[in-house]
Amino acid sequence: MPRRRPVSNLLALAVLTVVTQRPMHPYEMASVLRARGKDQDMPIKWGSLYTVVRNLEKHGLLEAVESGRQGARPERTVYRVTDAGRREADDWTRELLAEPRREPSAFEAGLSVMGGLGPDEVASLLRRRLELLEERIEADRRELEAHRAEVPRLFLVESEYALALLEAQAAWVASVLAELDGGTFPGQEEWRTYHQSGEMSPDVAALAERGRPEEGE
Amino acid sequence: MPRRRPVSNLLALAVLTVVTQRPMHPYEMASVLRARGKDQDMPIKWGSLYTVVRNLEKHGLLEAVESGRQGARPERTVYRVTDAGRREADDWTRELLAEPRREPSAFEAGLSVMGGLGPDEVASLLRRRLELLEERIEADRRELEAHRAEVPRLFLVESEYALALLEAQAAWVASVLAELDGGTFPGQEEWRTYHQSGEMSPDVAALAERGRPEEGE
DNA sequence: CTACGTATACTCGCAGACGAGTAAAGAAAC
DNA sequence: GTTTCTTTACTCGTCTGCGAGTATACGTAG
Repeated sequence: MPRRRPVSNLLALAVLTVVTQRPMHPYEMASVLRARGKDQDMPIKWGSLYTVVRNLEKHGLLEAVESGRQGARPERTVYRVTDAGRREADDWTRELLAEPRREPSAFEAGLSVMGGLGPDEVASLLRRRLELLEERIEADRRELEAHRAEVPRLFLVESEYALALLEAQAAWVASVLAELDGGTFPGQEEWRTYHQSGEMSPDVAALAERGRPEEGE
Repeated sequence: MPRRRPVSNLLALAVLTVVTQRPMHPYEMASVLRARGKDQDMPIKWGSLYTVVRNLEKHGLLEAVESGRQGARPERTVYRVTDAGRREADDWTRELLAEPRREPSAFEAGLSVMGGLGPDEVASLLRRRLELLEERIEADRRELEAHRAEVPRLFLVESEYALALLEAQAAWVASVLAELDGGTFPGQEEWRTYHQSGEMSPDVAALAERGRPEEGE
């Protein structure tokens, strides 16, 4: 069970891991994280950085070590990770690795409401998606190969995973697209009919209603 | 480019599509959406429902039609979708289907910080994940087959996609796990060494630093 | 008929997210 | 040497997310 984290924003985990290597002030954390491309691996919004750091401090996961100005520089606070902070980071990492979580993507949301459009339009949208996916896969693959020479595998694993999932997505989209194009998608004609005659008819809606009844959750 | 939505919460899209079928009051929207299992396809928090509906109304995507009490019931407001609302929903759906978006999962975040743990612990965490994934895949597959008889394909497509991605994830985890177990993961020994001797050494950190340099974005 | 559970239908308040803005210092151009 | 640009380093205010709480009606077991 995903225990409530004192600071739930994933940016906090990134901060903890980076500040574990050496004490830093917030802006430096941001630079290092950006240099490592961590903002590709997590949904990081830099506007949240200072809030997150402050909350980490409030919960005793970070502590300020050297606050004050050097030369004429604006004041800045250097933070160090505490023992509790290190424990939190490790525990959080364990949870993220071991426990699969259902996190529906935006695409899934799109699929679940695609009935509102007609089958032909959906096909053309998916075709577009497939093109874009293939471009990105190609680019990512190149980039990954380029890095493989210089960077230890350990730091490429997330990119490999992301790439594998993109490929799976592309394969799936291609397969549905083939059904739509070939006219072998079950119920495709009814779908088209109902869509052309104004919005979804109530009886079809009623079918959807029973989409997912009681789950043994 | 993902245009700014007047109400960006995906719950708003769900509300728009459901209220397109017939006017409803908010609690009914929730019931219908829940009955259709839409909360599985999107990250829906019911606490946000009334806020979202209010915002949709504010932006002219919904309008109140019948407010007032029936019998001794508490007052409730029935909403109808406007033309703008219908357009917004269609446009949003198109965007979600056609434009792939990078949305890093929590697992990706976990992978990107797994260096903080040792290779042996990571292996055992991944083993655990794989077990859980396989259970869930089995359960989802069963459920999907059960529904296939009663429910049109159109309404199962998101579940099929989710299942396909789970399978891809399981396959990937299994492959990395095999490398770790077989000791063929490149750099595994260095990783172990560095991890045992306290935290990551600066030179390894420096390597990570160059993880993802300038991207031609 | 009355007590209690359960479904209905919301309200509220606070924490957090994050875009946009700010301001100083150093580099660079002229 | 002064204008301008970029980088460093944050602050602020708003909006929204959402968990927890509330209140009423309806069913039903005793």
